[in-house]
Amino acid sequence: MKYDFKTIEAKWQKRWEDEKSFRALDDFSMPKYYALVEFPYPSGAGIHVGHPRSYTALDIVARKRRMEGYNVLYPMGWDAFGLPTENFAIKNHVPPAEVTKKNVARFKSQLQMLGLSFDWDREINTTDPDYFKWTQWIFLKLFEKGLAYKTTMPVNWCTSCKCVLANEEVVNGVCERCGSPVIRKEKSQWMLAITKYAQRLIDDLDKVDYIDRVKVQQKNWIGRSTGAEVEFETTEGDKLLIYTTRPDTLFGATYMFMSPEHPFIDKWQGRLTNYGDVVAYREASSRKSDFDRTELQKDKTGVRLEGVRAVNPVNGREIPIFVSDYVLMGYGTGAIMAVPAHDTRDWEFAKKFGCDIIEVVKGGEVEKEPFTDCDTGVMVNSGFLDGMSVEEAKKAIVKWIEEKGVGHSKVNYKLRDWVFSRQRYWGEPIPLVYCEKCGWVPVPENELPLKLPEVDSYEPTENGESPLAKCEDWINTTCPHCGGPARRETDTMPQWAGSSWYFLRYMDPHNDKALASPEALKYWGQVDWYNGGMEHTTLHLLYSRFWHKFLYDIGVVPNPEPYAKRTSHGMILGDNNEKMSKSRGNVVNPDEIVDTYGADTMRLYEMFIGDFEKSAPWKTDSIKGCRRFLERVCFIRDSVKPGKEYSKENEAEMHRTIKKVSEDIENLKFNTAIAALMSLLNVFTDNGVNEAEYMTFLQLLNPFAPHLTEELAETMGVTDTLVRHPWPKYDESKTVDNSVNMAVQVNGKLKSVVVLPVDCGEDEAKKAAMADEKVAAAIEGKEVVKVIVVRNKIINIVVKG
RNA sequence: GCCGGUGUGGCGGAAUGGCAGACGCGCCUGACUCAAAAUCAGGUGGGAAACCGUGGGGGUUCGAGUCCCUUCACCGGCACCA
Repeated sequence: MKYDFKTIEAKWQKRWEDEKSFRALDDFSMPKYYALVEFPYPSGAGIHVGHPRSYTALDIVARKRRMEGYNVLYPMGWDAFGLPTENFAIKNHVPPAEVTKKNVARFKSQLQMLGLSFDWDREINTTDPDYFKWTQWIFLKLFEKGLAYKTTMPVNWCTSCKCVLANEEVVNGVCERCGSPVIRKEKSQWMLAITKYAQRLIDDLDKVDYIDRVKVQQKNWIGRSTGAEVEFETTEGDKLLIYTTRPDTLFGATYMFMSPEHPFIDKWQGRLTNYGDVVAYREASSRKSDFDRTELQKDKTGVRLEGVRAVNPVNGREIPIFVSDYVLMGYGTGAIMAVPAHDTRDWEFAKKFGCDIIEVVKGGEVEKEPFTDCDTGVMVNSGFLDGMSVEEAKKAIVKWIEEKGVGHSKVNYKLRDWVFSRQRYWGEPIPLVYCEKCGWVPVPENELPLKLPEVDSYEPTENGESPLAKCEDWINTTCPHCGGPARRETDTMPQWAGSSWYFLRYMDPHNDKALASPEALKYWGQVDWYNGGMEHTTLHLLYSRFWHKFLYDIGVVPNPEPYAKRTSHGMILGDNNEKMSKSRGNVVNPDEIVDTYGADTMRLYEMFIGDFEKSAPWKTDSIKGCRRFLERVCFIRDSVKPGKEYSKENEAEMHRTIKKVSEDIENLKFNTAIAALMSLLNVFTDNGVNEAEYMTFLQLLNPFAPHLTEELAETMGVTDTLVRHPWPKYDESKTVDNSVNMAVQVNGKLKSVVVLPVDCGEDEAKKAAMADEKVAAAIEGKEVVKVIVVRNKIINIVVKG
């Protein structure tokens, strides 16, 4: 049969659509399976060959699960709020909603051309008011529970987007999206208290099956550390609270640091003889961007406070206090003790400013260099701690400070609360109004969704306000509480809002009473398998776990964790091994690939390109191999022989391949699953193939190349689709042949191969090995010390002399 | 600096401690063709061979790409986090 992929693909895509083959059923008595891929941001550029890697992988899983009898939910939607659309709208003077509509249509047709088995009846769009009504509803719940609050603080400000950024959106001091420098700016912002969930976000990683690197990255990001807070008296009488992870080294603290923003500095203004210097230093450091701060990390700067000193609580020693901008006001208490003997930064600073260095853990030469790798050392110069191990000293000192009332043990996290407002138009309006009398008041639930007003200009304002700030008609409203005049919040939510709960909406996408019905939430439960990019690990993935835990706490969802299993795919690179980008000129257009080779070939190549979890360069030349394979699958159709059972010569290979393909799909080894199918086809070419074998082969290949296999199955007399035909089964006992090639080694080096009956005895194997010509030559004149026989694998003859 | 990961033919990549290089690309030879492409058949780590080969050096083992130590290179995450 000739392979006319265009006709075949159009025919089956239409049939699947007409028959709604991939619809998730509302039959809650069936076993369910929820497979999920990250929904895309519909950009103007259309899809990229990277998108189908993830989509095809879980499409294969979803298709296999349907054949295994599950009610499968495999949905798709659009994460459509965001800056690129807004920027396009500004530049071309078109409403963002229109741009979004166009981009979505393009994306959808591109995904449909790949034959992905999404349930399009459940398509969602985060910019749809019927959708973001519920995003706003969740925000109001967060507000109601005190987890959304407005505060003025220094925030990350992207100089190009003219917008604040969350910590997670700042990468190496620049904007994650546009690469422009990020500066600190004092602004009043809505915040979400994700830090309240820090410990649970760490602990519950034990309850889920995520690939390790995801767990590690999330733990790194949350950054839990344990230590103690300790109060140091000062000569001013104020108690200076510090945080340390090494309370055991308290006797070695010979000076202290405060952050330039520490409130005590102004409080001590009258006593500081060099107050002017200190203020000048503070101003200089506030002008530094985050990028500058990290760039300058080698050269520690600081100013000594003249006129106030601190007292080390363990020994009453008076020690100097410095101000330095490497101490962050936002972490710990904004003040630290310096133990120069055992910390590199403190040591360098002590040398520069002439502070004392006192060794408190034995083992290094602290005058020459800091001794930091000292977890296994013994305490010295530390009064009652002397002679203890570091571990013992930590416990003893914490007990001591707690008894004395000068401190307590303390856990800290690097995770910051989530800056949740954006000075942008194309996002969900924050549904709150400000009333002079009542303060911040939520928009009543029955007034949701709070829609975006139509405006003439989407430009952000120079003074850092949202474009909505210009919409006086929209802003001015009445207070839902007292009925007096009030003004709406003009900032919008960040891009990450809509994606923080979208997987719940798929469960019941048209519900207008709730974000989803309790029955649907209970039935679909957790996402069984979620695949997506590593770049979302500390953004979307973390945020959505947080929202989900909150929804669990208020009784909306029945599970504390949204995703039971998380995997991640590698990036597809250009054929020069660099990231695909327009400027590098190495972008591959999926439309052209599908047009030239067909969707099935495209899908197959996406999966065959390499290890799914690693990045791989796209080689358009290599696609031919996948195309040829499908042509040969077609070609061999005409020589299929009758036969309702597997033939003797192919039986073992059939069972082995079913096993291999079944297992490889579960383990993200799509490349080797395809290789196994290619090998089986090679066996068919050599041995011939019968109906039973060919049908099993089509069934196994179907999740990878659904259009062609449907077409060929039809020629075999199948009248329905393969979508719910049972997945082939294998019999472990039939995966072995009755004879086996055993390698024969002499002293671990391969000399020959002998053919023996499967499971043959040791003596027989030894005899056969010794009888082999090449083996005999290799051991001639030597003493055989012993012979190791590994059943069905190898015979190793150990000789001496 | 701390924490992960990866190094295998010309290329993408396979190998529960047991025949290294499956499968595919590319390449070579042959068939078909006036010829080329496509297709089909065969071959393809290096070496004439003995043998040598999984970044380098040690080790454990009858046997190491795989385990341990050490070292180099590249990639990723975190990072004045006290």
